[in-house]
Amino acid sequence: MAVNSDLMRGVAEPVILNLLNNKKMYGYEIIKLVNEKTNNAFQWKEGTLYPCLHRLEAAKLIESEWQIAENNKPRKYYTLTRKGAAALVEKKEEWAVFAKSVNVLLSATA
Amino acid sequence: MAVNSDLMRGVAEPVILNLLNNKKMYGYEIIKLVNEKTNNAFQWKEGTLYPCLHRLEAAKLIESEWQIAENNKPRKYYTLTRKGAAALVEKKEEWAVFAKSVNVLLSATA
DNA sequence: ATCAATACATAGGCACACAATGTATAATGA
DNA sequence: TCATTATACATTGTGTGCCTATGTATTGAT
Repeated sequence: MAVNSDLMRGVAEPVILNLLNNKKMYGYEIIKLVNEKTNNAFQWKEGTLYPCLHRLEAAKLIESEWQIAENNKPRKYYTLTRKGAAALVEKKEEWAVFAKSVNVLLSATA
Repeated sequence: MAVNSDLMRGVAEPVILNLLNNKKMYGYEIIKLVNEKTNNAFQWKEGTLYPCLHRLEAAKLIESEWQIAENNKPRKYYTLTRKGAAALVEKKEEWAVFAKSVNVLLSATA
């Protein structure tokens, strides 16, 4: 089941930060992983991800570095900055508050 | 803690439908209730709610009826239509899928 | 030789949340 | 008395992020 794109607003940033908190990754890899992990509930495309990566880099929450992969293709690997790690903590907390609120409002006795 | 407005996208509709599924309500009442139930994590204003109510009514998911309240003020009460009840079920399921996906992606081992 | 997959990128459009503003009445209170 | 707050409706304009579409280029498979 693919999720309404309106809901997607605002979640790309914390998701990307969290993935990069585990290991360095490149854009295309992030797209594939996210779609797979959500069983295609998320269907990220390049037009979703790359602008978001560029925003995060401009905000100094992530950093990039070109590398030549085993398959001889150039990849731009991203890593989390210290500032990004701090932002991640905040955004996770924000998500928790948000999700809890929605769950309350969607409960039967709301 | 007030939540980033980007996250708010797309949740107003299911929330309103769910509230009206319990009882008929008027706009101002919905605003106050939502803000209170979320401890002001949500800070809905008129500019958020009324356009959304009008959209939902145009889509025939809710219906309205003017009434004069005890305090002598005219209020527009909204009720859920059968179509709205069906939409609510779908939107709740969509939220569940979405929230689960985000939780997976924000988990430590994502 | 052609197509699919990999891997980057940008441009344009759209739709929703928000801020700001407006109207009107009732109640509170200084 | 007169100002302010709360109630209750509504609209307009702006911004931002997601999506679609498109583009370039290379590698590997058929």
